[in-house]
Amino acid sequence: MVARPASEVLTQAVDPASDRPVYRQISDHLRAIVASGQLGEGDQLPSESQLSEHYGVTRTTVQRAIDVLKRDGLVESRHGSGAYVRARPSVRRLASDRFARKHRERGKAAFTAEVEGAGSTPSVDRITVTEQRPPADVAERLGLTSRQRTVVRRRRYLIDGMPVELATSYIPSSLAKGTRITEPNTGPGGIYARIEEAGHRLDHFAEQIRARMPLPDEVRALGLAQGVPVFHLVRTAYDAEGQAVEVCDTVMSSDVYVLDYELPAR
Amino acid sequence: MVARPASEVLTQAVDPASDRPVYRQISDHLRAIVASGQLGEGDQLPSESQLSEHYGVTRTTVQRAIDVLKRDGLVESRHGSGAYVRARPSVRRLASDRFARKHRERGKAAFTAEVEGAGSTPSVDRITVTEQRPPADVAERLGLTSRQRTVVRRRRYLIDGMPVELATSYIPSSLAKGTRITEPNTGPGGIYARIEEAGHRLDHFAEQIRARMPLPDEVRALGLAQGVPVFHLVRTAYDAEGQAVEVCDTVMSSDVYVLDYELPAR
DNA sequence: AAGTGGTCTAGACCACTCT
DNA sequence: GAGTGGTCTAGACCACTTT
Repeated sequence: MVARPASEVLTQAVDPASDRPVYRQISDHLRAIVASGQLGEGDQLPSESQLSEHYGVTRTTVQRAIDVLKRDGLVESRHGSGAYVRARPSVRRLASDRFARKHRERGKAAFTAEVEGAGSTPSVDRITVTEQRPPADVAERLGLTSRQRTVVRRRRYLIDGMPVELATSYIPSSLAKGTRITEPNTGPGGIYARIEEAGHRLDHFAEQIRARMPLPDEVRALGLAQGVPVFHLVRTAYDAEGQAVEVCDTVMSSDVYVLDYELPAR
Repeated sequence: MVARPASEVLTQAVDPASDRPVYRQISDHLRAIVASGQLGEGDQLPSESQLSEHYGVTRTTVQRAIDVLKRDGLVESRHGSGAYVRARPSVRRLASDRFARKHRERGKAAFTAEVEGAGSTPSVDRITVTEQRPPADVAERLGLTSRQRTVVRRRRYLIDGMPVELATSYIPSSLAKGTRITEPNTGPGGIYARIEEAGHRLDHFAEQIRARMPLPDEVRALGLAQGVPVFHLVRTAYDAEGQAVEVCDTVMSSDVYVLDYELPAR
């Protein structure tokens, strides 16, 4: 079943006298084996005992070397089975026109329309709707005082059952009250359609992107492998009067997403 | 000098019988101490021996707990000195109009103009200019066959001496030849000014953003701390005829950068 | 049952920093 | 010189997967 026995890729030796620590030499070597294509996505690495014997070091040192590769997202190990070159899931391109009116008018929320278009099955779970005072940075973006309240909508997005994104939207209560924004199901076109029905014609969005390692909660909620950073994207929606009408705070697996933007040279 | 002795923050104990491994319990506890503000940026953690004694585990287990925090970019340790809550450098906002003509016409390259505007000192080093066949993905973006050559310009950007970004530009040789694009110093306004002088009026840019953990080379070149992912941004410049005229591949420390984009709702 | 990785102990020696 | 983290050994026991 395995075309090339994992043990066969081991060729180099380590130099205990080198400045570079032994576990680094081993991780560098394994990394080179992957980079050269001798081991490809999904292939199993030699076992820790094989590596330990080959390099003449203890299993602890081998584990340290493999930890480096896990930390960098190159390898993942399965308890009782082995360590494998991590296979990247197929990526989802997020176009910068994804909130254009032409898409919204089809009556589907942006996520649903896009994912179905790619032949996959979208779903949303863990929907909660509450009303509360927003965090300070959100209040500032919305131009609210710290006393004014917002409708807070949280949800998790999945593609073919795999969680890919956590999102939290904040809409000023004064705007959301009396609309379906306060209900779990916001109706056709999503909250942006409801905001426009409430008399706020959407004009533009500002997106702010950071990348960082996930918090333990995010690792659990998104089922992230080790060594996978997240995008932290905060989008503010503005109406034609220049008034901020929504802030959406999302955390996305960087494994699954590529963000695309188009900029005019003007 | 230290307002609160590091040892004073230790309150919890570990439960060896728990499902959650001891090193996880310790890292969770330390993480909570930081999140609660009991330890702030730059503060020193209790030493490994103090932690080892307090939790009743070996130093190896304590190190494992601290490794988790380093991996997540929360803590960094200094050999011979101690482990500290990592201080984030001030961020640089990258506006989506940074390549607008109005900026270009001031005669300064985008990076220089922006950083000086923020009161810092920009610099560029490790400039190399070569001519070679581009990687397949770049060739595709530029609409070149695999035989056609490009001028390849590499450089590293620094702010106040701190490296922040590695960039590689690919310009079709047919366009670059006979211009200052082939010289290390491209003259006022940078390569985009030279491209326009060569008769290609810039129309728009497409940017594609990924996030991932850095390669060992990138860690060295950017002086990255553990647990800091990078942005990998590929920008393609198009002229008024819709022809791609340049591809710029950049790797940026996610510690230093926030990417800002503005999208019309259309 | 055999093999795999996950966790932990109890040391050792070293390089580096601080004062 | 005392204290700090960095590396490594040589085990042990366990949970999980595979056949």
